[in-house]
Amino acid sequence: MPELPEVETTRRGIAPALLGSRIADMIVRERRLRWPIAAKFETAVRDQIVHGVDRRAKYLLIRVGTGTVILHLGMSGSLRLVSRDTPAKKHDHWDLILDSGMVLRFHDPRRFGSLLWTEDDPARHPLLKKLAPEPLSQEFNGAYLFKITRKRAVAIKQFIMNSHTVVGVGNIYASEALFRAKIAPRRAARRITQAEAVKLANAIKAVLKAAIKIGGTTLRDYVNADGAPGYFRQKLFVYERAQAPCRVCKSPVKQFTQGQRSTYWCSTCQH
DNA sequence: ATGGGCACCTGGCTGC
DNA sequence: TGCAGCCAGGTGCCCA
Repeated sequence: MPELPEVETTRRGIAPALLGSRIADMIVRERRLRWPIAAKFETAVRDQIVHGVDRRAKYLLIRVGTGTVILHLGMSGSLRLVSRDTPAKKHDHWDLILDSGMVLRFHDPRRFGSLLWTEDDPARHPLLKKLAPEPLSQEFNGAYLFKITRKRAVAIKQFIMNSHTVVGVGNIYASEALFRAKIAPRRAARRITQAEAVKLANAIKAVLKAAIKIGGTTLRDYVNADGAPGYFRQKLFVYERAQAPCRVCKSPVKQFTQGQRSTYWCSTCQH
């Protein structure tokens, strides 16, 4: 479900309610997420004060006095802030109950999400330590992208979705960024020119920023912390628009499969 | 190291 | 109505 803009929208939505609050209790209804929720989790977070709500790639980091909650929304996960008396629905797997009376509730039908606890620096956690730069950082730029694409035979779309290249570019925004940069998704990464690397890095930044600005993309069931959808769907050039006329040149948008994921592109605009 | 494919899971939609 | 088949925003892991 969520890509970086949706995760960031969620982070911004939950941070004000969490920061400075005390976690009064935690309720786990289903421990079987991507990795089982540790038995000690409830004890570890109980009575802790939240002093940070951060994001690294698509992981949300909730920092408390004794450690950090590392959570991932997977494909179908979402977080909502609800009042304490809101009944839990199907697939509402856990609640963090704040002493304010608010509840941070995790909903995830497919259970690809995860909830992990670390007492170490989260940046050193095995799942985080090898991640590439953040797409919106200065470290990620055309020169960097050009350099790491040399000698790489994989298709550029799969390359930009690889978390060793850059983090946070999922299936929607990979197609959208390539459209904006006018690069065909099947091009070998090593065939991208220096100028194209600059255009692509900038396109990735631009599309993610634009999506964050209006709350991300809602395709099926994504909602932010208040339960509202994101509006970036109306701004998509190619994603889920197979057969529809390209918004630039009117020729039909094409679809094919790369690495078991659907790719959308315009063969007239992209080369 | 690199690239490719599979696995994890539920639900919604399509077509017979 | 039922059911099979396919598809869906992610990513870690295993294999060649």
